Amino acid sequence: MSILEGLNERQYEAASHLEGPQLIIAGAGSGKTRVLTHRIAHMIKECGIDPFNIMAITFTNKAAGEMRERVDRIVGEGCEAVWVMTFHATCVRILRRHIDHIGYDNNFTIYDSDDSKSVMREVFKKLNIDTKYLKEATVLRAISNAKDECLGPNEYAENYGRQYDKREIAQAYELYQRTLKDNNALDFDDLIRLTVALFKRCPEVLEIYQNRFKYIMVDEYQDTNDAQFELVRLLASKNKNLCVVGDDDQSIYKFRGANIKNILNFEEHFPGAKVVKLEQNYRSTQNILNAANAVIKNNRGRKNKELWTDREDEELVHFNVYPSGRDEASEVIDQIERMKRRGVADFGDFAILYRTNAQSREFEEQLVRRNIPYYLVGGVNFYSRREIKDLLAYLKTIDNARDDLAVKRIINVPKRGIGATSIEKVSAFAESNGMGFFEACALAEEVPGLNKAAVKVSGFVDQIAEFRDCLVKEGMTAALKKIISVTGYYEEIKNSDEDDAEDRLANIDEMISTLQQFENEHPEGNLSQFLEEAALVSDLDSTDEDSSRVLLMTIHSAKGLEFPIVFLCGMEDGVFPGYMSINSGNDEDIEEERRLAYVAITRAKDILYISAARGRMVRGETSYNPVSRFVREIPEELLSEDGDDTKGYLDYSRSRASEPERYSSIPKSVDIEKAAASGIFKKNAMAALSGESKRKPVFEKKPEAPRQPVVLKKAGEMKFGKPDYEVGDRVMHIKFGEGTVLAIEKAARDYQVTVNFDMAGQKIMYAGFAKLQKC
DNA sequence: TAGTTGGGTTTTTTT
DNA sequence: AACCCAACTA
Repeated sequence: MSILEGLNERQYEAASHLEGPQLIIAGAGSGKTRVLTHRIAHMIKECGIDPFNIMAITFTNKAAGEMRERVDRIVGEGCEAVWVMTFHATCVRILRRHIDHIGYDNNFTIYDSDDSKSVMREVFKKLNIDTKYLKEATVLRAISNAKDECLGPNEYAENYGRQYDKREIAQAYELYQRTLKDNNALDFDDLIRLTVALFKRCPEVLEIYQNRFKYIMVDEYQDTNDAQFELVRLLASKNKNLCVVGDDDQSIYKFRGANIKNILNFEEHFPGAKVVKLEQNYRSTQNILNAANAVIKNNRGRKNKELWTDREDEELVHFNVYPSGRDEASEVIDQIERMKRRGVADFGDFAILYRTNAQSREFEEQLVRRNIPYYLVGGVNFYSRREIKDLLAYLKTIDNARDDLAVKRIINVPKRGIGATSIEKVSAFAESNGMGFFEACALAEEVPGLNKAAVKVSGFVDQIAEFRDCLVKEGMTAALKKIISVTGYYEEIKNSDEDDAEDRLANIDEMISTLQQFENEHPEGNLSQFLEEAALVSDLDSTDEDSSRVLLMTIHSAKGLEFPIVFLCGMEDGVFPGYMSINSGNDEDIEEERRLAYVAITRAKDILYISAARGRMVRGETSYNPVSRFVREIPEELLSEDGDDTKGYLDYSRSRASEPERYSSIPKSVDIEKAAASGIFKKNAMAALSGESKRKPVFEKKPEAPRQPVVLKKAGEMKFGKPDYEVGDRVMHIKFGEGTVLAIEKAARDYQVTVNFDMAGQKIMYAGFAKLQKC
């Protein structure tokens, strides 16, 4: 058994067990990809299993690519037939063959979230929904959640349609879905949901895949949602050779539908499952692991697990508190520069992690100022940038003009003098004649009321024809170049005064080379294939993470990665855990954040720096928050402080947190005089306000500070008066019904009211917003 | 039709 | 603070 030789005992156990359901609980850094790839290689090379019968499903293209590459390397020839793909790519592949069984056309298009939003905007218009009352994003989120649970419009209406504000959502869902259907389009969630629907409605199709995929593996199983679970369950239900790998402690995607119960209840879903735990960590020092273990053990809903390592290196976890977010950023970068200068590490060894994208700014500013190379992960994906989406829309239109959305996107880009009213007229004409939008454009002369605009529309149609001609005669890249030059797209950006014009031009060049590369690699390929690939790929394979740059990213995007030196920043209650999760009053939300903290800590291989700021600008207001509870959960003997009074502040945060108290979403306001009088603010806040805060901690000894997080704001801006009810009163809410007022607290611009509703439970709301009626 | 201004909102991300 | 959207004005 040579392939499995290098594995440790547990890993070996997991990789060699092939028949029947298996759950591999793989702690952070425990070598799960290694187990998966070696398991596949072992099956093919040593057990004579046909690669044709194996399937491995991942969440990201990156993970799929990595796994494919590693399997290729171990197995060599003969493993091409293995399906190693993302959930979405797998489903597209299946649907392209069989979706006609459930009434779609096999050459459906895939809408990304941008497209979905445009559709929803139209839906809102048609249904006359006031965006002040209900937002597109809210409805889209609701629909996405419904789809994650495999609920179609009808089921949704049945389940929720009678609830107060769900009726409109149900209607919007219905129309949204019909619009997609009319455009022969699927959104990302449909890809999964409709594959499940297909399998359920056509057992003969399901059987094809059950017979083919006798061995199924799923990576990052803790991230699966209900629809994905159902998909996997159906596929595996015949042969039952399902091997899932995951870590319940790293489940951090609840907000996008991941259901942690899928992994927690695996043994009930698949009776007789073998469970293997991988707890040996090959990444971090024991101190870092101890810190991670100490934090995560505060979660209740989890499989017990403790990471350990052979490593001896015993540097403590650094923890520092700085006066402001800006100080935090500059100190962190100082530290990076120092270590680089001393030759301890290269820029590429550092990663700066934070909870929210907004926190990247201060770090970026510092890095730019000091000329340190960095790479900011996140932001806008390549294929969702405006200029790229425009060009893709052109390509879609010349490929087949069936995607109305794409045509509408570019009909006036660059400006051709075709405005919203003209588009509306063409649209109405198309609808009443049962034709596509582009077909209607071609008949511009016959569209009533277009008048002068008809010439412009025809001009656009002619241009598209010209591009099509070029596509046929000279190929895809040539056509793209022609689009860019003939429409004057390049010039328009160049002459614009936007300050990211240069970036956008560079993106266009990048797009040209991407298409050129595709053409080189797929001489037989066509535009449709390229567009499909683009639809399922969010970003270009990032240029191999240029190994000499400091990396900046959210903790979410750091999942699955590791770095020699990690700075975990913004560790304050209200920031991380975020105020949303603190306020929801739902323990599960805090547990999710705690898992996020666990992910963050376990990214560090050698050195971990944790930091917090006493005060920080959040959405234009300075808020003062205590040190994150997650830091307080780390035993002090694991921490070392570099600054003067970090420990004092930590103790102080601890003492303050020992009283049961809730932090408000917008920290409570205090008038500036009172704040100044209470000591902490005097120096701290004044310094922060004047932008001259010193990097040394402000207090020498035990600080005296307000009992609660506090925001400094321009004094005297109370928007709403005190409500007419008091603690203990019975009140009525339009949605939640009757309840008892538990607390009323003064907040930044309003009063914050905690109410225990008879039906809906405890909620926190703003008095001015909730309009509670005393009863 | 197109550019400007003001008001309201604000986690996390993949496909 | 920054961004997006809608309404307003030239």
